[in-house]
Amino acid sequence: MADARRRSTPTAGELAAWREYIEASERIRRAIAAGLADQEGISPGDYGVLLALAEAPDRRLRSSALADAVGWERSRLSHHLARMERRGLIAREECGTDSRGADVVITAEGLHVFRRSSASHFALIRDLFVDALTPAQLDALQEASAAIRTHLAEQGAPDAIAG
Amino acid sequence: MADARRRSTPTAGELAAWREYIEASERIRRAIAAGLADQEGISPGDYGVLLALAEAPDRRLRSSALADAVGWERSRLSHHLARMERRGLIAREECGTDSRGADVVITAEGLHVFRRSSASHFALIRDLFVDALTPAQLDALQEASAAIRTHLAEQGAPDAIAG
DNA sequence: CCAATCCGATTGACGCGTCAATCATTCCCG
DNA sequence: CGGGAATGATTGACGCGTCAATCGGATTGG
Repeated sequence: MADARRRSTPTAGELAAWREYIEASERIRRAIAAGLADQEGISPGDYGVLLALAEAPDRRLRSSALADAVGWERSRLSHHLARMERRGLIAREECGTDSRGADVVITAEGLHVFRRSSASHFALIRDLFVDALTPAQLDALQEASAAIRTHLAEQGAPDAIAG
Repeated sequence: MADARRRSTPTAGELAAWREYIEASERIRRAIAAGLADQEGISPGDYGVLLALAEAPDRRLRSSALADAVGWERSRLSHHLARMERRGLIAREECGTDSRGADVVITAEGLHVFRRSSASHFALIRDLFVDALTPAQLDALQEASAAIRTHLAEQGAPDAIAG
């Protein structure tokens, strides 16, 4: 891959940091998801889609624009939209200019759910994430996360730049 | 707790930190999983199970002990073991002392896969995670992650203490 | 000894995510 | 025009994760 040949394996400390990091991130992800499911009956993915649509001009987006907005692969979005459509949160409508794909629109119900959910969403982030950290830790976390994303975009997947 | 402002919604900066954090963690998780799948044909979950079994006395564990070791729910482990058994990585054997459940053992094939995978696993962690960060960032990340875990254990799920 | 119960573990249903394959429409070149 | 290739999007298969229900052996109280 890179220039280097075989380099050293991570130290015990580095491995411990990795484990702590990945463990914490999965736990908080699950906790937020569980809280959102419990309080509002939606998943973080649902929330992201509703947010993107609610903020879009005319509250409608082409599938691919929506995929870019939430940073997902097409097929993932397609599956997710199918589930959300089944629940009445979004709908697909013919698009005048190019009938290869449909516009995705948020329903009245979807908009209602989105507005109701925002408070829960914010409260969960505050209670489980922000309140867990000092301001300095929060900054450090953001900085390190940005470094990881940049590094992944350079090293790993060129498409991972998202947004 | 006395601070009333703590009840307000997260600030824009706090939200941005959250988004950066969760985005980075999901991306790196996927990248590691993809690399491991690509190079060794296993998932991080497979690796964790194989590791726990390889390190266990006699290379065997009761299901519940294994669940504790990897920090998973029972049913998740049960499903995962079914898939791993199908692939010949582990096997279930009768347990002498209590035949309600079986011992989980690692097969020769599983042990082989585990040993082969370790190098890839370490290299991926080094390339995608450790190399992305300065030593100070790594430390800060570990510390913040630990704070999140502690906080979740206190606030969220009392059972989340895991391992 | 036998029922009630507890406990270890599995199962089924269903949502979620990825990959590869597929459709349908539009674009483009002859 | 007509017949590909490119593009927008969906589908199917399958692994993964959670919840609720269940199963069967172990315990225990009468």
